[in-house]
Amino acid sequence: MENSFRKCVICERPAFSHNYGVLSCDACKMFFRRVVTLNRDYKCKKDGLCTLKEKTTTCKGCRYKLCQDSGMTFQPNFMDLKDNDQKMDVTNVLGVLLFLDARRSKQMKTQFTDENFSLVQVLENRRMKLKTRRSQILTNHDWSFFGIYTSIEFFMSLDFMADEHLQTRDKVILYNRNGVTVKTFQEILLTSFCVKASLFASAMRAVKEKRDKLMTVDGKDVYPDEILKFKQFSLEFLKRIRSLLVAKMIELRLTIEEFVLCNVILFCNPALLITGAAQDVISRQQNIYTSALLEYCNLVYGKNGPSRFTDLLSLFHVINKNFEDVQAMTVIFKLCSPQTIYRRIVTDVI
Amino acid sequence: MENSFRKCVICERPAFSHNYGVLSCDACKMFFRRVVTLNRDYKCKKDGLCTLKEKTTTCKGCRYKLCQDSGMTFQPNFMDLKDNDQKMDVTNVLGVLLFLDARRSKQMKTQFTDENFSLVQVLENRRMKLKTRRSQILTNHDWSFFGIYTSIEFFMSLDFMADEHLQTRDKVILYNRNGVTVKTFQEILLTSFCVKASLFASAMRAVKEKRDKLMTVDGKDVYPDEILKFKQFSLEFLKRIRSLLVAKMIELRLTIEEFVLCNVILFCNPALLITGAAQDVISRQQNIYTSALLEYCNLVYGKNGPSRFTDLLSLFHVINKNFEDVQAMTVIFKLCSPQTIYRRIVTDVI
DNA sequence: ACTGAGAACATGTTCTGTC
DNA sequence: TGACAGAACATGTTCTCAG
Ligand SMILES: [Zn+2]
Ligand SMILES: [Zn+2]
Ligand SMILES: [Zn+2]
Ligand SMILES: [Zn+2]
Repeated sequence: MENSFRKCVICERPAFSHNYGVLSCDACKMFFRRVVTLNRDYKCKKDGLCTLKEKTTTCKGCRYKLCQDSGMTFQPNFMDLKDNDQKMDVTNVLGVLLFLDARRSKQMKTQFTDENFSLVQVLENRRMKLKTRRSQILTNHDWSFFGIYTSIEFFMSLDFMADEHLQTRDKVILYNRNGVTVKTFQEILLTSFCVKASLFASAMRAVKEKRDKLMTVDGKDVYPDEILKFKQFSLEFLKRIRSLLVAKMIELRLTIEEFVLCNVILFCNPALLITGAAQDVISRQQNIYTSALLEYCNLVYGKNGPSRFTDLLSLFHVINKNFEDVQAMTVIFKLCSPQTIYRRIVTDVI
Repeated sequence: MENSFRKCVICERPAFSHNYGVLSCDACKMFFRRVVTLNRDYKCKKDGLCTLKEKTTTCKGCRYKLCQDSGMTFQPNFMDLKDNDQKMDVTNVLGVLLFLDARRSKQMKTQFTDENFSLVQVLENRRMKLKTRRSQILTNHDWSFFGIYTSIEFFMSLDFMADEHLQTRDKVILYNRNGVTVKTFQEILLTSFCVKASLFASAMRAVKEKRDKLMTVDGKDVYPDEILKFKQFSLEFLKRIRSLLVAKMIELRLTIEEFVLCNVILFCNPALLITGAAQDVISRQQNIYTSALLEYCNLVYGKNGPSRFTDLLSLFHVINKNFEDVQAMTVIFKLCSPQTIYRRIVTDVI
């Protein structure tokens, strides 16, 4: 059998077949597969200077590099999976989300609006008229307003948001600096998440464009120039806001499908709605999205699906952490620049 | 470090400490532990003639034998565990069961009765008066009667059997050869399981006495001599009845705690009671026992607990299978020996 | 019948807690 | 604090199934 004379190009063990494109032994096959599906990030401690023996035994970083260099390649991908019932279920949930996300991205990329509705107006299904962006230069405040508005449109387009139970008013009286307000459930959900959503979308844009930090669509720093002059913010703090979430998403290799699902799972936060029918609606909806995400992980990552799923959950903390930082910065900024004028919808949600 | 020069007495790898009583490497430690806790039964294919290298690498049978021969020893044991809340919970459930089982064993070993109550009389809490067995010789029919009766006493002594819901009569009308009867729920449970219980107890007696087949307490074959003459029963079939269940229990190394729990889990079969309060009682009780068994497995077998638990469940089929064989034999025997007279309680449950 | 992806299973190594 | 039981994790081997 000439087979038994073939050697793994990575470690020289006997190789019986090609795996992930390379003549290799089963051990190396599984090693490579695990590094990828478990999203491991092994680093050589000797900066790649391990001996050949170390490279194939003790040093995972070097071994993985050998796998890559020998041409091994494999990236689990949802679209490439063969059709079956589970995939169809997930696809059905994903379809509308991916569409809405694409629409939002396109709006951010090419449009803007001069209108200035309040959140309540938007909830009454009035939409700001968008126009194609020509050569005008947008300020940082414009960008953050538009990011927030397009995210609100995103969520308002979800079917379940039209449910009458979400249009009723909460019994709980909330105080803000404008006095006492009674919000509808829709309003509660949107005000509590749309800034995060905008942040998350902005981070996803960075990931797609292979940047490691947040930027405006037109490639400027996310901070208005004034902020950089403030002594209150350490460079460290500002840098963290720019890169914390993006770094985590890169580390996770977050896919677009995972992104849109995480987005709506976070939006549908039943804890915000004390009880009753509205909470049921949101709870059920969150459940649908959560199940879809787990199913997605199982389909794409096989038996490592649950592990992937919990990795994704860890993203949620990071989003909240990053949001808190932004929030802190915003509060201080408003104190220091009281003259700044915001669009009505921004005031409504901050 | 002299440590680093010490070798595993089993495989000669470096050994850093004693494990299960023997200076050995971690690999051999884990190998031995797994064979025991997962109850593996590896056999050498070359009848122990493997080379030394094979013995410590490819041949699990030889490797395990080396472990044993070098003196490795470890048997997970419930009693030896240190006290904690879980152990207390399980102990509480086990206490009464172990007591009742011990009582039953003692009765079988030393007593007998000449009385002849019907099942209904026993359900009315009348107990046959037992007397110490002197020199009298019991027939096979005596033994099976007494096995059944002591098992009925076992179950009648369980607290929940006094629940009033179990004393009511089933709406479902059952037909047997005596005509139409309406049984109480107690009666349904007992008739459907007491023969199996007696069989199971008899098998456990064999295991304890390190026999590989069923026998009467006084060491006779379980079959009346007449049966051996019947052409209807192949020797194969008779042998299977004698050893199927016992063999499985030996293979599993069934502990006495597992035995008593399996016994009551099988007895509390909610499927027999169509619906209603009686079913609830039994269901809840079965749940208590099942939880206790799983907890027991987790305590004794650690992370292999669930695996042990499913192994035990597989025992249930075997009990039923063995019972069916017994049943078939009994039916044919009765046809061929219509003159045989049974005690009333035996007639009631067969 | 062969190939290769992936699951399932077996084995080996390292960490953790306890006595 | 060393020694070791056991869990947790990493790696390696074999099985299964579809193309
Ligand atoms: Zn290899
Ligand atoms: Zn290296
Ligand atoms: Zn060893
Ligand atoms: Zn052998």
